[in-house]
Amino acid sequence: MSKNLVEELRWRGMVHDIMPGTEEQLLKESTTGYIGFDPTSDSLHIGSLVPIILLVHMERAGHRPIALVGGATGMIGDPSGKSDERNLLNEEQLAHNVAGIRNTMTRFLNFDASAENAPILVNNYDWMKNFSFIDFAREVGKRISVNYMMAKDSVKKRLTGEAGSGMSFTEFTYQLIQGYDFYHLYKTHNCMLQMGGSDQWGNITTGTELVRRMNEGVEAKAYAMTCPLITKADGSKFGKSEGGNVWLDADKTSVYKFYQFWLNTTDEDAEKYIKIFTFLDKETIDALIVAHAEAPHMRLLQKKLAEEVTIFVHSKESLDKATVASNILFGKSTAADLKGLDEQTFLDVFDGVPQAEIAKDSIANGLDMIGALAAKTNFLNSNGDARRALKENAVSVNKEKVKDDYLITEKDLIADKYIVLQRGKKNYFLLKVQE
RNA sequence: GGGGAGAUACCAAAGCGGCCAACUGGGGCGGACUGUAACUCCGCUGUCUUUCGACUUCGUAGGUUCGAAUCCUGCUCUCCCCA
Repeated sequence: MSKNLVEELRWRGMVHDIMPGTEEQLLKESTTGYIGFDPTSDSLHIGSLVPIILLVHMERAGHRPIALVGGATGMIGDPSGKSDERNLLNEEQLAHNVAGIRNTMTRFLNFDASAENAPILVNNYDWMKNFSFIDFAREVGKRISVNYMMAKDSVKKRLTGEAGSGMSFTEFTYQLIQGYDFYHLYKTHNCMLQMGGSDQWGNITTGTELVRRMNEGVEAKAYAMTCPLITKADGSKFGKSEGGNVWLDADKTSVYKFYQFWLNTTDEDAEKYIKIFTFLDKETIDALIVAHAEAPHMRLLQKKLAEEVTIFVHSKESLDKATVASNILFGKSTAADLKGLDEQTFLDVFDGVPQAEIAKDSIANGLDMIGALAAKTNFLNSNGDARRALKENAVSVNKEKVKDDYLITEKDLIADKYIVLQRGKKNYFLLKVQE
């Protein structure tokens, strides 16, 4: 192998736990490895980005990555890291989610490529759906003891202590089913490695164990590697912004917000994230870190991180639009800049900003600010709130600060129908004038 | 089953007959500063009203009083101690 995958992942801080012999195996020959994705939603959010990137690293290092969508395991529910029993998804919802994830996944891995190590996409529902309970119990269940399964953290936590709320038989079987996936892929694709987040270590080792025991008489090899769960320096949960999850699909999280999410990374986290979430090489990153330390206010790390990840997940064109939007919203833009935009660009910039419609009549004689902010639009909670904001000198119309006696008229219209209101720097509202 | 403590705004927590729309802290929002940051400083944080002021709020339903978050009674809920 020309490239040492483990070494590459190690300097990036992406190796949490690794089974002995894994590195040797990866150096010896092109190896097939897989990661499972949970179809709990119809789209992937940035929490799934790390496993996706792991698969891409595999491919780049000359190994064959398999992305497994958990159509079957999703029907059971992974107890790892959950303190309560989960609700089951119905089949229809699950099929919808599997399709959505498959769709997102193809943006990062080319499953139609013809190369020797081209990525493969599988769904464990395909081989689990016709597996009868009795067959499963005899072929798989017999190989693993309950004692072994009970020793897993994900199970122990639920059985003991105050945090535990018990566990159904359904969730207890989860690790066996995921373990069987590994065996199935070993058998059909000679897959010898499973990767995942560190919370998956227990499930993965059940898999490696199962691969060994299912192959009586033959020396079967299966390896495991996990990456650390992504954390933030301030202890809050990674991957959430005020609006909730940050998704990989532009219609769920606009490219602008996606870009902003990365741009707002703290210095400390940026150093860590740029290694994990970009494919820049060590020299480039080290140089960036040095440059950033010299001039932290330039935020070279955050900018590069945001650019790279946005291009990887979306595209160069999307990134350009996001930076244009960012400059308008945060740069020293003026009413003239706003009015210079064509309608489409304007709408892209203000994508996701709260909107309200008002009749054209109401601005004919000038619309007072309280009406624009609260009485007619509900941007702010109450008239008093609007009055307060005005008193605090916090309100802008089309990027220009206004006083409480300002009247909105037709001359404020952008593209003949929009007015941009702001409270403070970050709270934007879009007023749309209806004919 | 017995005994005790409590329920106040987004959260925590004062107030214990009029000076209470309710001390204070946190959070949130805004302003100054700044790197679209951190830190720091300042302001705001029930509704309506330009101000004055009016109205609705202190678990819930009643009552006492000129006047109640504050006193009394019923109810609901929470916590603690003993069985």
